[in-house]
Amino acid sequence: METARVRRSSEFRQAEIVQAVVALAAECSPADITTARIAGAMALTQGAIFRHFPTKEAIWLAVAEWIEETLLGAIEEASLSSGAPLEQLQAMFRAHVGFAVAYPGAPRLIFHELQQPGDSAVKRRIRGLLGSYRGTLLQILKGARERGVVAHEVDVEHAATLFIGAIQGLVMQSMLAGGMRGVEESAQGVFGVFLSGIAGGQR
Amino acid sequence: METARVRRSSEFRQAEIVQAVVALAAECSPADITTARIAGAMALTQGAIFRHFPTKEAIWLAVAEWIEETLLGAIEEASLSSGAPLEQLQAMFRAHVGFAVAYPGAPRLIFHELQQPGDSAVKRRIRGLLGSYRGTLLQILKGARERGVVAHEVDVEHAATLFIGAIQGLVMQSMLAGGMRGVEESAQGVFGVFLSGIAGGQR
DNA sequence: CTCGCATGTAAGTAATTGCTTACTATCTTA
DNA sequence: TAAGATAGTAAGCAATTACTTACATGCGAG
Repeated sequence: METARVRRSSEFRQAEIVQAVVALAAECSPADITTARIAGAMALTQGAIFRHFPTKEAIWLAVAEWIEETLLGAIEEASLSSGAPLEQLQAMFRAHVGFAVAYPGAPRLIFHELQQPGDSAVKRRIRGLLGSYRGTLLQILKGARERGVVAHEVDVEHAATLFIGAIQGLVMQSMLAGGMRGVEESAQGVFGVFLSGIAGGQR
Repeated sequence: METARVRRSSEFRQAEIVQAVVALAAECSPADITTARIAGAMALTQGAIFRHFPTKEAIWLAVAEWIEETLLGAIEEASLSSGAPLEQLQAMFRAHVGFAVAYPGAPRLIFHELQQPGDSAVKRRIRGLLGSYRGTLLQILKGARERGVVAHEVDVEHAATLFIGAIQGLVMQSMLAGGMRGVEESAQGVFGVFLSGIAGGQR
């Protein structure tokens, strides 16, 4: 009982494919995402996928671009929500964790691409993403240190690594628990510990 | 020009296979490790692999066991090197990072297994590993809090998550950089930031 | 109204996967 | 020294991979 065949524009299908990949990555390893599974997830045949992307690599690249736009967009929006550096950091942290909770496949995709050997276009894109992420992080941290709300002896590079690691730790914890339940609450506490690690001011 | 055929005990080959997997994981994604590549890495034919392991799953399990023994062994040894909780934590941190530097494939294997769906014997083993890791971490943190060297308002669960995340962040940074160069130095600094985040005492 | 093209399907392709098979070489030991 | 066990090889298995091809069809422009 095949369902009625639906015709959509290629642009529409491209976006749909990207979303399907992100959704599938939430439940299985990116390495196990085949074009057949993608097609199955959107009620298409496997061959139809190649009407909208020339190659599977192109799909991964489109996914990477979507992650870049969405995550960096959320981060930037969060950083603009306040003028106080520490509040900016907290908003960014919250936004990043919120993104990971909303799209649990995204961090997996990033990690999966990074550990691929060699240099692909996808990997370069992901590196660029993380580079500009780290860049805004460093900028805020440096500004905070100049204002004295972050202790001047803190190495901002190390602080940025710990900031990113804190989120990684939360993601890992959620993979252990088998779900994203309670992650946002833990995030609050973990960020608190991080914050008192870099705080200067009243000491 | 095939090299002279070498005969080794099955026990010897099993250990060799585990080491080959760990070494291969340092250079490529665990998903790309095939039995043929394993065999190639140790100058054997692919079929010979199955003389020493009944199935590929059994290989992954043996690898997980090796990681558990080696990592937990190093961690325990480090934690016994001192009686002072904060020094214990630092020794554990150093030992863990050292392990990741010596065997860069190990964290990838752990992450790869964790994001596999369902419940396999391998995944259960990895969960057990991380569980007892976190257990000793919590024990030390609680002891430190009772002695007052860790601020009493610190949530030890969150602190443990941040501790593990800090290492994850360092691993991620090294994957970005494309190598493990300089990680141990960064580790020192990152741990310093973490430490001042949980430190109580002289405030 | 109709015709061309974009979007779909179904059935291929070669390559690669984990694993098995039939057979051979080496070592131990009675 | 003959026999059995162990560890190796090469070839081939069915299943799965990304990707291609041949053919069907519905929508919009002329």
